[in-house]
Amino acid sequence: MATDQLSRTFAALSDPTRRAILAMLSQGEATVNDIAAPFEMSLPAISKHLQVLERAALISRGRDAQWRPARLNAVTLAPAADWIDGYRRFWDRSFDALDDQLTSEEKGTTND
Amino acid sequence: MATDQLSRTFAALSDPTRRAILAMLSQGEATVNDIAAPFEMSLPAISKHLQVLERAALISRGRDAQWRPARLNAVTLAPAADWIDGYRRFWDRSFDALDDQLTSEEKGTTND
DNA sequence: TCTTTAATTAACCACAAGGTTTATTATTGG
DNA sequence: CCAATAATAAACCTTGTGGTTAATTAAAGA
Repeated sequence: MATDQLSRTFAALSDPTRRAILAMLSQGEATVNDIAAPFEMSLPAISKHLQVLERAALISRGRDAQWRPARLNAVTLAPAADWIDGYRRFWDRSFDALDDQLTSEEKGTTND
Repeated sequence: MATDQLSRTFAALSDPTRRAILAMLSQGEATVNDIAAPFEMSLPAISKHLQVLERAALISRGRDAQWRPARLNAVTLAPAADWIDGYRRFWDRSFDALDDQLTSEEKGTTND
């Protein structure tokens, strides 16, 4: 995998288990056992997914006795959202109004 | 890699070469040689990246004699953008105004 | 038909991803 | 100290990724 932040972010999001974990954490902090409960998967597998998310800075982890609560660090998603938004005009019809407006203005002022 | 569409989309975006290819294609169609030119990478390597992008439905490809022009299929990005937007309130300060407003209304109307 | 150009396929390599089971570490609490 | 709980580490397996070079297919055109 590439080592830049955006690549790590997208790579971390490319697994449905990890996206589900982020969804859980949007409800609040959770321990590894909490997180693992809904999945038909071993605890070490979940632990590895959490490591991927942590290396991507999508979560951070604390320490409370033998528990390592994980919490969402959603700000890491901002650059990914911004990157995709750079392409929004290529698909989102709500940009057509703006495009039409710009086209009309151009026709009116620079019609040569 | 997981086989669902969202996972394929994020996985395809997790490589900087592929993101650069999408950026090129946002300027218009291009052939494999066109696309490969700026990269210090063999033609087969670029061909493989294009295959990943095509399997993810981020590009589509035509045929013009021995050329296979690729073009951007940005609508595939919409579900990825929507997914990330579901987390925007966890980082975007522009949502704070909305949050504050909702909190104030709640205080004013259901203060028990 | 033969050559040239465009692109993919084949075969290979190194390494990372995602999973397993077993073993260890860390910490609490009787 | 010892047992129980929480979590990670180690070792292993299979498959995919990202790259290479060499060979092959596809089409155009002299």
